[in-house]
Formats: sequence, structure tokens, C-alpha cells
Amino acid sequence: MTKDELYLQRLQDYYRDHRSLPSYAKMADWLGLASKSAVYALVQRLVEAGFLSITPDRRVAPADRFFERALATSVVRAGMPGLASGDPPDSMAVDSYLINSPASTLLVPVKGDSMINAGIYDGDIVVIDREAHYKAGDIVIAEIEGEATLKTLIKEPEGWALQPENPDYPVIRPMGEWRIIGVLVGLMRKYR
Amino acid sequence: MTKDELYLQRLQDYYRDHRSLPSYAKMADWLGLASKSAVYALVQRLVEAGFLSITPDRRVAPADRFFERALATSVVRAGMPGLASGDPPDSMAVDSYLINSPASTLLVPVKGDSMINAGIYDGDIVVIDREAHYKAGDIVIAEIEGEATLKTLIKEPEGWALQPENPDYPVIRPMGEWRIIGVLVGLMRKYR
DNA sequence: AATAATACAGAACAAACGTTCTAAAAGAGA
DNA sequence: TCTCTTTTAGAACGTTTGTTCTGTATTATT
Repeated sequence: MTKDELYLQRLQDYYRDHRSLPSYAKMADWLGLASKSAVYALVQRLVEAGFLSITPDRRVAPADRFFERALATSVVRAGMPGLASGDPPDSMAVDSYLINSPASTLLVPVKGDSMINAGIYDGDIVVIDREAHYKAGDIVIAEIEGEATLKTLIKEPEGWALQPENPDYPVIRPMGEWRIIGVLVGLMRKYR
Repeated sequence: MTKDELYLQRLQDYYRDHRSLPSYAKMADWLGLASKSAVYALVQRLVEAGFLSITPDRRVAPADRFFERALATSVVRAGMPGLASGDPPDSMAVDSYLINSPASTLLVPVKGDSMINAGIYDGDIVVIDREAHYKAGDIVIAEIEGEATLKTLIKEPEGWALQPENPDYPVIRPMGEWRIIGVLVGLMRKYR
């Protein structure tokens, strides 16, 4: 393990605790360095490598690779290098993985098994983006006469229709008032 | 929607883009306020409410409630997260929903369709608890001769076995070295 | 052991920082 | 309407910031 990797780990620890990275001076303290310029050079190296980024007001922020430890990526194929280490995943990685646009995101618990063939089960929580554009084939949440329902949006000669992913349920061809609340962008499930 | 909720949304948007929160002066610009002191007061309110926190070097950082997302309890009445703390839960944080004990949690991408009848698809990310107790019927990640695999743990007269949830795959009855890495406790999926 | 490259220390400086104060503006409740 | 409370503006301050520079220590390669 190189020295920079060690420094990075220390920064990741700090970030886990405070959800923010400190100033160059405080980084020096935290990392055991005596000068800001050493930290400055270190940060530049880590930015170059894709672990950190500099915000518009010149603060140090995590970049994409900063969170890559969170996923044990090559788990199936290789002899799982990531599994042995005791690194806890940054919980924020979960949030940023599922949520793209916080302000327009809605979490909706799923009721029923009408989408079971799409792998969406009763009790799952679906992540809905209310402002995403939708097209035929997307799974959407629609409100039909006061009732909300999760279905696949399809286009028929007569117009839009809502198709369950379960042969026991009929295709819905809305007659009266209806609207699309949002588009399915993610899903989460809890097992115990 | 109160004004503070709107400000909070703007800050959440900024944080989504930069993974960091700006200085008071830059916040004022970003929020359309003309004075730092207004932002200073705003931040104090949001800290009080549990959405923000102040780091040891006096920077503004997100706190737990910053990551709460709107939860549609009665889907139709789709609202925004409220600032009041006494309200019924109309929002939740996805990370604390999926991850109970970060230190023993692993996030593992799923490869293949051997668990498709359990609603676990290729590309899903499963949440694994390495320290949870397991019993027959649990879905577990096991390491068999260097390979990691996600299967349902079953008990047969001859001992433990690993059952795929897909008729195309055979039940695995491990002969040599093998161990259970952890138990499936959650799942997440991304649609676009 | 000698050499080249990299990492670190320390000092310096203008700009930006967080914080506090007073006063005006906006909003809420009656 | 009037009154009370909250939010915003603006100016002011000592402190800390990011950045650059020069020189020394450390590390790696030969």
C-alpha cells in the first residue's frame, strides 16, 4: 500500500464521519503532515487519479472513485479481493446510487403482485422520478380515478395503455381522468 | 411548502452536483439571498431541524435528515418532505432503510440469473450482512472453491445445500472447502 | 554509493472565510 | 388594521483560506 492510498483512506474515514472534507490545514493535522503545501500536492495527485474533485468555490470534495470501495465489484469472477477487507460501505453510496434528482424523487411502497414478472414484489419500495420523461416500455406510476398503480406504459393504436407484468391481471385502458405521476427509476427491497 | 424547504431543496441539488456544500457567501448567491447573515440564520435553523451539521472546522455538511426522501404513504397524496419533526413519517432515508449495521455490510452486484424466481436479477445490487445468523430458507452468499455465489440455503438429510431459484440451474451440494460469507438482507435495482 | 525524482516543510500574501451586530423588511395572528 | 415575530440586508472584524515559492528531506533507481 502506497502512502497516498493510506492518506486517501484517512480522508475516507473523515468523510464517513463528517460527510465533508476539511481544509488543507486541517487535513495536514489529520494526516500527520506539517505543511499545507504537502497536502496541496497530495490533493492534486488524488484529483488527477479521480478520487477527489475541487468544487467551484475551491473546496475539496469526493469524486467518483472516492466511493468505489463501497462495491465489492469483482465478487463473482475473481477470488473476491474486496470481500476480505473490513471496509464498511459508505452509506451515502446507496443513496447516490438510487437517487439522481432528490427534489423530484418519490418513494412508493408497492402493494400487490401485478408486476411480479418484472421482479417487483409486494412490499418493495420503488423509486419514482416525477420529472423524468417517459416513453412506451417504461414502468410508471399512474393515477387513475384517485387510485395509484404501477404498470408498464405501452402504446396501442387507440392510445396509451397500462400493462401489468402478471398474466392474471388485465391491461388497463384508462377511460376517464388519469395522469402519470412519475417514472420508475429504482427499487429497493428488505429481506429481514 | 415553506421557504426553508425550498432552500433545503436547492442545497440538496447543489450537494448532488458537487458532493459538498459551499460557503455562506456562495450559498447566498445560489439561494438568491443578498446577505451572508440570512444564510447563517438559515443554516442554524436547518441544523436545529437535523438536516445540516457543522464540521469541526466550521463548514456546513449534510446531516442525517438531509438524505431523507419523500415517502408516499397513500400514494395519491404525493407530498414533499415536511420540516416539522412531529409529523407522521412522510419521508425516509434509503441508506438507513437498507443498511442496519454498516460495519458488517457488503454491497455486491449480482451476476447471472440463477435467482431470477426470487426476483433477483442480473445487475441488481444485494445488501449482505456478514454477521447475521442464517438458517435454512435464507438467501446467502457462499464461497465455494474461490467462487462466490448467491443461493438459497437449504437443509438436506446429508447436510447443507445451495439451491438456485431457477429451474435451469442445479442444486449445489458443496464437497470441498466452502463457507457462507453473509446473508442477504436487502436489494436495490436501478432502472435507467 | 551516487543520482534523479518525488514528497515535505516553512514562510508569505491577498482573498475569502465564519461570525456578530444593528436595522430594515416581510410575514403571521388577532 | 395593528402588533409581534421572524427573516433579510448590510457593514464590520479578526481568522483562516487556497495558492505560490524556495529549499530541504525522503524515496526510488541505477
